[in-house]
Amino acid sequence: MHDLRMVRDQIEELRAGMRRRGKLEQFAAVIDEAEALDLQRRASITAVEEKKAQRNQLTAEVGRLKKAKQDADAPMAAARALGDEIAAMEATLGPTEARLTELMLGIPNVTLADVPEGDESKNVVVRSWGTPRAAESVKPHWEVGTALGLLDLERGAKVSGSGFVVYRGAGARMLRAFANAMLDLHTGEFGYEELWVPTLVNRATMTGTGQLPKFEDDMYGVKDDDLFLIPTSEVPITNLYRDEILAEGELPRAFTALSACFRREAGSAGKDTRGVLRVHEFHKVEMVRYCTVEQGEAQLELMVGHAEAVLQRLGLPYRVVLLAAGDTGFSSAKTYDLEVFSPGVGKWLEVSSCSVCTDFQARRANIRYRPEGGGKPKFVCTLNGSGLAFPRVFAALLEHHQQADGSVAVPEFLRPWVGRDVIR
RNA sequence: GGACAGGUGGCCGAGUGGUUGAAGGCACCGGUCUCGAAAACCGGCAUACCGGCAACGGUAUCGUGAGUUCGAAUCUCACCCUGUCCGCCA
Repeated sequence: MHDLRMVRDQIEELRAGMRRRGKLEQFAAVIDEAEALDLQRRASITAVEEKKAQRNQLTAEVGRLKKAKQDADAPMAAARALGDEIAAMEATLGPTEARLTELMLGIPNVTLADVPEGDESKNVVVRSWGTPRAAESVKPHWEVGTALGLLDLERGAKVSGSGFVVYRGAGARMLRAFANAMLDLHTGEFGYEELWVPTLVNRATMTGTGQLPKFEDDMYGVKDDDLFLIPTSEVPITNLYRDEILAEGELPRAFTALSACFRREAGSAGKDTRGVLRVHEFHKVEMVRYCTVEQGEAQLELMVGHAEAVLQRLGLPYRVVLLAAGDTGFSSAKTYDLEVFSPGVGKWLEVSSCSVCTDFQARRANIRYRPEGGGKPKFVCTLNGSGLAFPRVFAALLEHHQQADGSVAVPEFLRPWVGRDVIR
């Protein structure tokens, strides 16, 4: 969520931000309405608070008189009348504030200066690593995976539905290896604190990171309990310190966790649906960082490096893509996607998306820090990134490390947990 | 799921209708003292919003929401959470 002051003092900047996302048309009316409501709200507040101050004086007077055992009927009647006026004024203020909040919660973050304007066609490849393998002679992952008994797509569909996968044997073991290898790397070498978090979270948590109220249809939920299955562990991790004030000395903080992720993928039917490329439930190791807004961009570069390290150790060629404003997520101010080349599909697959959200999420979730040397609390800057998403890494691995006889070489990085050099 | 008990500031902890944003203590910050430190003493120390260039003034906040009242941390109701015991279950 943006600061209301944005609507007040930097409204052109806000409009420009929407324009860069290609969404000015969509949000022009919203911004105008917010601006008007803010004025209206402030006028009402001033008026109501004036009445309240008057009533408080009368009330104090009543107290004094009663204590002195004197007649207090007159101020009591006056206070009662004021109370009715206040109630009437608040009856209109309430809906105004509710509507204003609703509008503000629906406006996406403004991207940083170096984010290209426009839609995804303006995305920029900033660097790449490794050499993509030629597509010839490589079988797609669903063929190799099924042939080697690592994947059971049919039974996944039987048990749960399309978009749900059963991994088995060495395939299941490979996913466990991903978890161990990635978490050990992030905690052991990059200083992340490992967490194990709930996958079912409440409405306030989903609102804190920006999934709600706008994207309720994209999520699985448990209606009876008003709980939601997380689309990423960014959600519980970023909300860990909701409504808290940290010390500046504690920043930056870095967390990593393995979790299941659930996505309806509504509206993306037919896209990348072969094999495990787009599924409703998958696992992922996530990285989340808290820092000051000033540290945000540098922390993003650092975190992208951590995700890249995983790909390098897996020996998978990848490229780093700076997303254009229009392709940048709702809460994000700048996002790098890491894409691995899949020779079987002949496409680059997004295996990580690393974002800096400035204080956008922190303002929603009310996560602050006390500046060194005192002063008013400030909102933290939150970052999140996958490090990495399992299914697509699995797919890329089966294809990229595929050998002529159909077997798959296991990268050194995973061998301690897979327990062998080759899966055949 | 059932029965009790309880939720007050960073922490502990008073407070059961009238200057209580809230005693006291701890922690923390500044100062005095000291060669330095500790101790002692003095002072400071919540957050958000509204108005104001500012100084400052106002409003709200004692789990959350509603209600009673001229007035609620204190009374009523609902919900949430925590603890203990019982039942059930991985």
